[in-house]
Amino acid sequence: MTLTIPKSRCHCRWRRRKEARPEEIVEAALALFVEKGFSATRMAEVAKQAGISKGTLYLYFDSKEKIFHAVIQHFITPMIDEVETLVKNYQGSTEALIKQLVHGWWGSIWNTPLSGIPKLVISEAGNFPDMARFYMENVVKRVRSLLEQIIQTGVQRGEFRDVDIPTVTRLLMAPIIQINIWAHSLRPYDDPQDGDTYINLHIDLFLQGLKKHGQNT
Amino acid sequence: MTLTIPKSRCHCRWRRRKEARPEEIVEAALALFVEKGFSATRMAEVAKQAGISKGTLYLYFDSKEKIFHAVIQHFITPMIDEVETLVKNYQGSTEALIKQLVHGWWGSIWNTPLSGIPKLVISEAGNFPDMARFYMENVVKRVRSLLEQIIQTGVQRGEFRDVDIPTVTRLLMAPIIQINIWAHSLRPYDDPQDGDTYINLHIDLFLQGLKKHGQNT
DNA sequence: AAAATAACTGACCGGCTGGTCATTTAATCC
DNA sequence: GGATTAAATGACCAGCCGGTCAGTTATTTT
Repeated sequence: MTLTIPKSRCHCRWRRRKEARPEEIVEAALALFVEKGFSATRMAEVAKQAGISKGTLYLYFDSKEKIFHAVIQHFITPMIDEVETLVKNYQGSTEALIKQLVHGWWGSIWNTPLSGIPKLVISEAGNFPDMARFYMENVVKRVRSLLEQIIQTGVQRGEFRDVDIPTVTRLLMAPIIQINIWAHSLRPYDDPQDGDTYINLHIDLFLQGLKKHGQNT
Repeated sequence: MTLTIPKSRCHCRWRRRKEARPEEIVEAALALFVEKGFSATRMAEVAKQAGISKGTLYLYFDSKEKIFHAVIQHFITPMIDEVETLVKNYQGSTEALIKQLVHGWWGSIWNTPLSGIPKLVISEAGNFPDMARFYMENVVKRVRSLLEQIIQTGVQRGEFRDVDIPTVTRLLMAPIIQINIWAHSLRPYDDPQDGDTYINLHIDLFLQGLKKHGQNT
């Protein structure tokens, strides 16, 4: 009957695609985890979204939690690697670097499912300590360390006031994390609010508060 | 054998205490919801913590979700009522009012289970829309409205720069909410950080950034 | 082309948990 | 102090879900 069916229009019920599966699974999981949260996401749904059966899921990942772990690792780690090299090679004022970093990060996260990860991690941290530890070590502390170095430099150069570096770093990050968390939790019930306005005013206020008095750029 | 047993040392297996139950249940639920999250908290645990059986729980609340709702209503609403009257009667500089409000709120939330409520609400908002709406209307918007009025006044008096009021209000709240969320999610895996230092620096930076240039108090 | 391999499937299972209700027991009434 | 009321109990149930595995099918090997 059917001779020489092209592979792309195969009538098979399914095809073997060992290499492509893990990434497809991880992408499906991210979308669903962000949409419904970790606990509320059913493995059957992840399978369906990834275009496979539930059994196949377990050929590639031992458990739901392992998928969660893989999601973080797959999407976040490469981004941070990238930012680290950017900072290493940067030439210019501290203020400009902070602006560039925040805007760059913002541009590649906001309006993507990745913006849902902070809320996801925070919501599930209590029930999945391994995941929390991994995120803390591989995301939070690396980002924080970068920002601390930058602000430290700014203080040494006399651009900034001599404040407590770890604390001020957290204060730089807090509103940025916060709006992402908000976007994936209470925003549907809130008045609309423009993200760019928020971020720009945050950087403005933050730098204005941090810079030495009377200094303008 | 045992005649005239004092009520306080009654040998009964249990006692009828219709009036006291709801509050005890709501308090037990708050503690557990904050510790483990809503989904991960078992009704049997809530009952045990409240010193009753699971069946009794359902004499006082129709469902788990209703308890959640009652928790918010019971603990948060009275606090906001209080703050509203405080603000209404306030005489003094805008800056001092903001400081007093933040510190007051901080003092009565931080180091209590109430600090866990924001994380709780955010985590469960997606799965419990009614709860999210209730929290938004009865907590977030009321608090925000108060702060907007205050900052508005500061701008009109010439104390503050002429910034976008709704946005700057969110920026005032964000780090405060954020540290509470953090405390109940990733803090166990993070380096220790003093809350007072954080809040004080936030207010300092925020007001410094918001005040008109060259103005000192 | 048939035998061997391994990717894939989906019905099934065990354990768990929100919610129920027939029964028990404290408190009240007469 | 016996009858009545209603607060409280806890064994039980229905249904859901993460995870399994015996069997199926696409692909490769010989």
